[in-house]
Amino acid sequence: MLIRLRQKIIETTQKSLKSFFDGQTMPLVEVEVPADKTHGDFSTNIALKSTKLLKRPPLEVAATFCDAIRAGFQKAGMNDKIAKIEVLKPGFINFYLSPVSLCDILEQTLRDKENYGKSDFGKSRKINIEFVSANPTGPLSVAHARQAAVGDALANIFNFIGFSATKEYYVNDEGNQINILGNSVYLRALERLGQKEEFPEDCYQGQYIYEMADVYLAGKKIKTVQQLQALSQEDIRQFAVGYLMTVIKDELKDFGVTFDVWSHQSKIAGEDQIKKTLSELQSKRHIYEKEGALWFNTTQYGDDKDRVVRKSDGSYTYFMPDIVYHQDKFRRGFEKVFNLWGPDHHGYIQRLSAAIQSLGQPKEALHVLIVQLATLYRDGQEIQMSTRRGQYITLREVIEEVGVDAARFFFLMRLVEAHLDFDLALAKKETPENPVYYIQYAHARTYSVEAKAKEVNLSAKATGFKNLQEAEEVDLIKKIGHFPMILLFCWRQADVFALVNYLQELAAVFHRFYDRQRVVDVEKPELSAERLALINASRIVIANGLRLLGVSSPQKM
RNA sequence: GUCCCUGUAGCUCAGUUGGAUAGAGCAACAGCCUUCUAAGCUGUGGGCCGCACGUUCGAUUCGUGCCAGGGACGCCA
Repeated sequence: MLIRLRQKIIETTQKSLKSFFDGQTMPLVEVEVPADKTHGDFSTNIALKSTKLLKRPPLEVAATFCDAIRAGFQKAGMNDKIAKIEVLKPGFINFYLSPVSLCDILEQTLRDKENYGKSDFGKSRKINIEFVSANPTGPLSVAHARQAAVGDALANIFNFIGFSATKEYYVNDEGNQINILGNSVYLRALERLGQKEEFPEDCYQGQYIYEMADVYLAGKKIKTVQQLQALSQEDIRQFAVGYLMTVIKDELKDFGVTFDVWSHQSKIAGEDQIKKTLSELQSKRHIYEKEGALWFNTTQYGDDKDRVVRKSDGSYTYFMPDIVYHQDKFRRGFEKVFNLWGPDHHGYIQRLSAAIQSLGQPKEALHVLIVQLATLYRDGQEIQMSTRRGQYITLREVIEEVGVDAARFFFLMRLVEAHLDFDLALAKKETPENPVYYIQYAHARTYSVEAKAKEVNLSAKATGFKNLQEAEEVDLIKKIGHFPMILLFCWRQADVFALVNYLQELAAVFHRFYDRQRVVDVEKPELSAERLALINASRIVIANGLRLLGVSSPQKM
């Protein structure tokens, strides 16, 4: 509702002021929501931006503009939606919502319910979000956990505002890492059968390798070293990948994260496809030979140096199948592709960007989000981690320690590219220090009010609100009205942080309302009915927001 | 050495793409439950927005240069 109104304000303002700029190009009319509510509900800086062009002081321009805008709004029949337009200090023109607009917000929220905030903004455009994509060489770590929380929430939001978002996991089931994995399991299996070999430094050291070896031996009914040696390395590799992918899928599922597509390197970027893409690049003159290797001239697209795609020994670098994989994504019809990577892949962005551009995609078609690491703390003490030694906190441990809700919320509490401190002890605490509960508590409170109202036979209205004029009520309605705009902002920022922040603010406004205004009052049934509607609307927005984040909305706490 | 990110209250961080008196949570202090859940609410204190120039009506935001911290830079994946 506010999105449309804002658009209308922009258009009408533009039309009203056109005559002042005869011939010259008018600056773009921007209408934003001021941070300070004493500056109105919407605000434009058009007068400030025009002072230079019109060669008159800002306040004078603003006053003239303001008159013209008032006349324009009258003509457009917007006076019932906007109660007041005024000029403030340096030259801002501020718009104030009318009671009719506030009523509209509430009615729409109550009407749309779980669809409130939903829009067709994305026009069903196909986008892809690839995240986690951890190599199947061990359980997921906290780094993956944050990516999972972010990727899932982003996809939820994008789908809600009308995109057709596909959540995708790329399984690296080939290459060196997988060979090492296979070898690790093989060596542990030998050890179990009594033949202890030296276990190389670069093999996976974790305890889970033993468990896999046991499962493998039992599954194949292997009793002797000879029987084990008769089986191929390929067989053990396939087992290991399959086993760990099941582990990973289970972990993600318990975290509330599911994927639409699981892509496998072995299927998408096999020898044939690689050759095809390579020759396509060659025909476009992106590939040259030097010192026996094949190089991609990625510098042409801004990379620091050219990159090898095929080594002098004839094998491919990791880059090559990745090119094929991304070509495959675009062939499947995605207009925009998001990749969530850890900070260690930062240097890889330019390279991949060059690759997709060389294959005919615009630069903006690939959006890499670097998801910064989370440092875990327990009571203020940093928890040291080492992936190599297999000493790290897994996703599973985090879930078990603090629960899914707190974990997902904490991972989203900072900008994606900002470093995150995650105190496990704090996330577990049921105290005001913990922001998850603050929001969930607001949601639970709406149910207790409703229950109380039921006891005295009071119920909510659905339309025609006239009595909600207290400051706490007006603030809450406006906050509710902002929800759809916040979701669009998340898209623009490619981040979910704005929604997290918004829900905390909404909860704060709700708690203040709850504290200062009594809802259920048998002496004032009409007012109670309207306030109950406001309670319902608050619940709808909190629930919708938390659902998009993947956090539950308890009815009781 | 080259490139990228970060630098805002005691701590952890926001700051709506250049706007109005720079905000929130935590921590500290002082208050509020015979009334819908006190996991809540109210109030107080706390700032060289790393530093210096520049761009303009206007800079925490953009540019350049320094300072400090972190990270990435392989015919690895």
